[in-house]
Amino acid sequence: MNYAIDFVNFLKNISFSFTSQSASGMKKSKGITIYDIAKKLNLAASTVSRGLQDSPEIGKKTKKRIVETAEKMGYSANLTARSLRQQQSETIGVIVHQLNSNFVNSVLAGIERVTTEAGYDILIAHSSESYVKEVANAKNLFHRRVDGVISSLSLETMDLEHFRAFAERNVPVVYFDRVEQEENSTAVVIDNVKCGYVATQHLIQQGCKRIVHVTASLNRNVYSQRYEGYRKALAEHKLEFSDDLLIIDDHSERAAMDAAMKILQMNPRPDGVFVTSDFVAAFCMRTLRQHGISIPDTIAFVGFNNDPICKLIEPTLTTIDYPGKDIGEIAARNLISHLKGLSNINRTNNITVRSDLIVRESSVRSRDPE
Amino acid sequence: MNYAIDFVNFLKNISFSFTSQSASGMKKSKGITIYDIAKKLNLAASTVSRGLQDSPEIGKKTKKRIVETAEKMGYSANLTARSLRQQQSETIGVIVHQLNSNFVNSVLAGIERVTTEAGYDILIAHSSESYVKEVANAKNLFHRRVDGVISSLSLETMDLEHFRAFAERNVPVVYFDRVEQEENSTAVVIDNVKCGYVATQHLIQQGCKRIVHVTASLNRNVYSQRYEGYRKALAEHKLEFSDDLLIIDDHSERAAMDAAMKILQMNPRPDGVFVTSDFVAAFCMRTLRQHGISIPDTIAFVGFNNDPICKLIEPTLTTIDYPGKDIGEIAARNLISHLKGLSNINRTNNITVRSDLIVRESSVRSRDPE
DNA sequence: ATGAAAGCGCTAACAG
DNA sequence: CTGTTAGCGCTTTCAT
Repeated sequence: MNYAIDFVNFLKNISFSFTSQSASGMKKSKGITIYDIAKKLNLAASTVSRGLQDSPEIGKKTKKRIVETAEKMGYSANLTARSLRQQQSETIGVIVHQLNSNFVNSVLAGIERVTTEAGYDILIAHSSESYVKEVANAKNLFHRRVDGVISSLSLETMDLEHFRAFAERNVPVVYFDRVEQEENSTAVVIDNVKCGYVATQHLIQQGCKRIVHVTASLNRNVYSQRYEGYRKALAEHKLEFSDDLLIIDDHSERAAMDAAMKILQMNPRPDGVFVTSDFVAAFCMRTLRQHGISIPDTIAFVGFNNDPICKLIEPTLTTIDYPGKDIGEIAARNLISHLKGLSNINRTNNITVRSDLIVRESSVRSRDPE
Repeated sequence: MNYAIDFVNFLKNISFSFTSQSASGMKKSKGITIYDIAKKLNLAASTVSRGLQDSPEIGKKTKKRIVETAEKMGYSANLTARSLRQQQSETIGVIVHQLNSNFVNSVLAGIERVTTEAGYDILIAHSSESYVKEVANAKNLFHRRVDGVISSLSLETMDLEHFRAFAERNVPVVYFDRVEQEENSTAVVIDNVKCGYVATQHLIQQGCKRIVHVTASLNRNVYSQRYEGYRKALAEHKLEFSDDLLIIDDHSERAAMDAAMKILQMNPRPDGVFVTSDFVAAFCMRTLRQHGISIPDTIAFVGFNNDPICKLIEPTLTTIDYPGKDIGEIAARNLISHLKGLSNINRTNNITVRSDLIVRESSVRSRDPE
């Protein structure tokens, strides 16, 4: 019968009882407002409002009466009204390309840690890799008057037009991971070119001469940059590239199987594969092994993301690790310090976060000594 | 320079240009309201409002002028104001115990499909298995005046007090999967007792005599019910149960390792394990195999959830499958049809969705013929 | 220390 | 078909 509510940030754990009401078939019941409290206490609404916010203008005793009465009456602040009045929502919107990813979840955790501490709520939306949905999400967050936005772009997204409205209203936007290079955008990213380079170089060092690259749309920065690194490593080590070595598809299970079949049919057969997704790498490896390919000895593999599955599959998967939680925290911290006027995000451009190659069984060849 | 916006649901893809503004260091700029449009057109605000909503009361020509001017001026509806006025937000809140799970993501996808179609937005919050965060999330959704709630409970949640406020205001709540049995709650679930029974029975049929159960807190319905099914199967097949066979921990990687070590040290050694999480099963199996245990022949395994990893690990994992997307759709559909007054959720109690045992390598024993 | 009054942007009842 | 008016619940000058 009790419900704790934080109608005042700093008054914690005030609990009170609701008057019970019949709950079936009824219209939404009215709800207690500060006016109800004011009336009961013979005060003005403004006084109640101040009291609830612990304004120093209000006397201790009055304040106490207000808070107690609010409890007793089951008052609950109406954030909608407050947002409208204050012209800000204390909410930041987060648009991600998908939810079902370990990386994205780490980022979300990081964002949440920072925003919660700063007293902001977050509003999560996901585009499921669809541009149309991303645009819809952006509109919606805009209509809801979020104070700031953190976003990673869908696979299909090619421009930032749908974020322009935020800029026009001086609502700050910070991008992470999946970004578009634009002059005035702030982004938290990893060095994808370097990652692609390091992954490929590692395979080369393991003796691979013919390295396939399995990835998703090169329209998306992360993939084009990793591809660039891959090409750079090949070039520097005088290995030939041909278009046959590049397999582009979405990152679905089916795509992984298809890639495996393509690899099987290649002639000459490749001896290394760099995949920009651990999941795809895992499905691909599995299919190849079912066809008698030995990994890493016949074909070595490197994935991307350091998903937990890397340690679960056989052989364990070499991959690129990068810190989702840190990325989320950095993005959120920058956004909030801008909102609080402590710094100006428009002067920051890209923030690059560390990333590491993690070597596991899938790429370490027993034969082929250095 | 163009930004598509849907200030009217049915008028799609109106694009217009914003007047450019200096974006650095400025306060949030004012933003166009219907009054600005009204003034420019020498109309009343109400007329503009109606025009924007395609009200049949407004003349075609006027409507056109309104819409075009709105475009030109860069008008964007203020949902906060609309919500306040209409006393409803056209938003439904979703609280889940975690985001990083295939099951939860399927549910979210299902919810989204239905809500989007019905013109509702969703607001996603997650508790990270923490009761305190779940309470905070509930409060927040309440303060934001969501029209309805869909929730699965955290591992720590033992009561529904924090949802009582919704009931008091006749805001409908539908639970799924992780629920508490309460009189007036509506829930979409699977038959966890049956699942536990079927999983255990399968192991017994494969010749297992000493079956360990690895699970999480039995305070949570899903785990206590699966445990109940497990016990029932043992009892019906005259297999002895002892407390040593029950391993309770969180579903972390560490917990999985610990469980494996416990199993290794058991004497006599068990010959079957039923785990209520595919991930834990996978980590556990991996550890056991590293210690020379052969699966399924020495120890057979059954997991729970039918996560994609089931097919990626070796041996592939036998598990219980249940349809997340359907669960999400059913929950959302019930909620919305209640909101629209088409049905009354208070008369529905539990909706049980199908679930199936999927047999893979981890439990099928070559020897030990029937 | 408290109150009166205005207004955030929108919609809807009522009038014409 | 269009305008007037009021009010959703809250905060915030400006008085007192």
